[in-house]
Amino acid sequence: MIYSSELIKGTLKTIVLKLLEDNGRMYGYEITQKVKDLTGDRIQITEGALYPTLHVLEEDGLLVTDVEYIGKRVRKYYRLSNEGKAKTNEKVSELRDFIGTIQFLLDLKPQNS
Amino acid sequence: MIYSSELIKGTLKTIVLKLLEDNGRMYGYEITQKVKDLTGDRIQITEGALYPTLHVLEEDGLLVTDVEYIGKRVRKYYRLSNEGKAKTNEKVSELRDFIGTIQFLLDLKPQNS
DNA sequence: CTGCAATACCTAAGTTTCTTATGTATCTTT
DNA sequence: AAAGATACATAAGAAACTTAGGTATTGCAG
Repeated sequence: MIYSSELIKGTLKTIVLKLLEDNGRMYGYEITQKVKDLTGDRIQITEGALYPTLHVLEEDGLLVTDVEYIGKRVRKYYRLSNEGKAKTNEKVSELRDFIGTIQFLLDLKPQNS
Repeated sequence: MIYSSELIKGTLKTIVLKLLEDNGRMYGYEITQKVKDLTGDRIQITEGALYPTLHVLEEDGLLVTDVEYIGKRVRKYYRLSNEGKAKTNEKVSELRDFIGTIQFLLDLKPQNS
């Protein structure tokens, strides 16, 4: 089962930031594969969603890049800036908190009106 | 603290369906207030987001409506159709599952490369 | 040794879905 | 009497995704 894409919306940035926090540095394609692996294929980040997101995070100063060549093939590594590290903590705790709230809503019992 | 709106995206439909499942029938304005109350103001569904969503769910056959008058003021009550009840179960369990996956990602420990 | 799949980057058009702003009207409270 | 709450609704714009491409290199199976 693959989650409907609308669920991923809104969590994509946070997931990317968290992965970079855990792994130090990663390149785009690696991120798509890592998420796929870690979630047993349930979350599949498309490249069309990921690359623009990475570019925005970089523009916002949260990520910095360095390029490496593997043979002739280019690899663009991303890692967190200091600002990005702070933002990651913010976003991760907001998401944790949000999840708690949603679980509360989902666990409510039917009201007998 | 109010959750950034991007987090709500993707969960709005499911939350609305779940509330209707619990409460039998509700009108739009009531839903916005209920969510606000239940979440201690942390999730605020705007009317600009809610009404179009309700209309879409109705068009999709998941909700049925009946109108009541409170004095001269109109109230449009929504409740789940049979199809809507099935869909609600689907969406709720998908969201529960998704939350589990996200929590797993958020709880991963940093990798010492 | 060739062709396909995987690796690796990227962008653009279109769609969905939300935000923001506005409109209308009634009811309640000060 | 005015302001805020209740209650519906829509429309323009923005954001963020999907889908569909494009380019190029590398590895592997037949």
